[in-house]
Amino acid sequence: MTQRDASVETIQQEMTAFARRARATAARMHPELSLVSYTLLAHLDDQQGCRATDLAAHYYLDKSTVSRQIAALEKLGFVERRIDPDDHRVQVLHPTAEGAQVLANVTASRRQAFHERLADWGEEDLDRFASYLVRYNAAQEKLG
Amino acid sequence: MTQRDASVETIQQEMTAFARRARATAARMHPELSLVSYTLLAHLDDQQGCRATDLAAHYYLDKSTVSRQIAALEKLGFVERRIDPDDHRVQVLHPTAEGAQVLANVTASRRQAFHERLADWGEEDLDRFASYLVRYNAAQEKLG
DNA sequence: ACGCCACGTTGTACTGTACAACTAGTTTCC
DNA sequence: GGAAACTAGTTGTACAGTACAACGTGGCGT
Repeated sequence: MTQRDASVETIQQEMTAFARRARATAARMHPELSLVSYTLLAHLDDQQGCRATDLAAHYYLDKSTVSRQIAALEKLGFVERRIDPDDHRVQVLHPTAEGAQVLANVTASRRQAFHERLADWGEEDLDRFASYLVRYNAAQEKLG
Repeated sequence: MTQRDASVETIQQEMTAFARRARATAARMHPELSLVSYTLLAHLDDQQGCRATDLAAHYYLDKSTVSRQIAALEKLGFVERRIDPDDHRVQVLHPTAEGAQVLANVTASRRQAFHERLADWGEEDLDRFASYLVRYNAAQEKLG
């Protein structure tokens, strides 16, 4: 096995290990907002509102899945729907004030957890790791 | 925001994005063996057999979850149980010949997918990426 | 105006997961 | 030697997340 094969193998194993754990870790840390809900809410916040269809496309989720996730977030009072006056089929989704607040809390706590995990990393390593991940995910997106 | 903060932010986002997609991607690529089953079966293969409890501990899964996953793998004919003659509570789990074969196929195809995704990476970048992932996951393990 | 397309919801089914209660072996310790 | 405590695994139950298919409703093109 070449060095190259060994690296690829490691990357595969480690990415897989990470993926397996991510949900459970997130759930333990933030029982009030699952990883999926968090991601969707964060996207709404980031985009200053968007449609359910956009969320589905962006996250490769079925529209029914998004519909239910949003319904749950609405029930919690974290998201509100604004019917587009120009097209009554469309609902533009926005975080509520409360939703934005919860999101901010979870984001802060996630960020802190990541900072802790990465505390003893040097600047240069962090920077490189970040760019590798971006590159890797971009490639995955392209190849499916 | 410092450079350091920005890097941490990116790492967080990209790891999260990856985690969200991993299961679905795995399911699309390998309908015959889910990500979880694959992982468990691979561990059995790797360890030359182990107990259900060991799998649960290693993957932070409840023993009931492992029990059901193994039951499913057994039903598919991919795993067999051998009662430990010294302790009749214990079942040592092993991949069957067929299980090992399926595992080998999936592993090969996963490996190829990873190789494709990483095809245009240089040796040195691959190596560094791999070691960053190891380091990151090790830190996560330590801190919970 | 009719048919087609886009947006979203609802019915249904399945996977992965945890927790709690249970059964059945094993070890400890008096 | 036997009761209590422990360990391995299974089963009942519940729930989240997900997809697919069928549907309702609203807008658009010819």
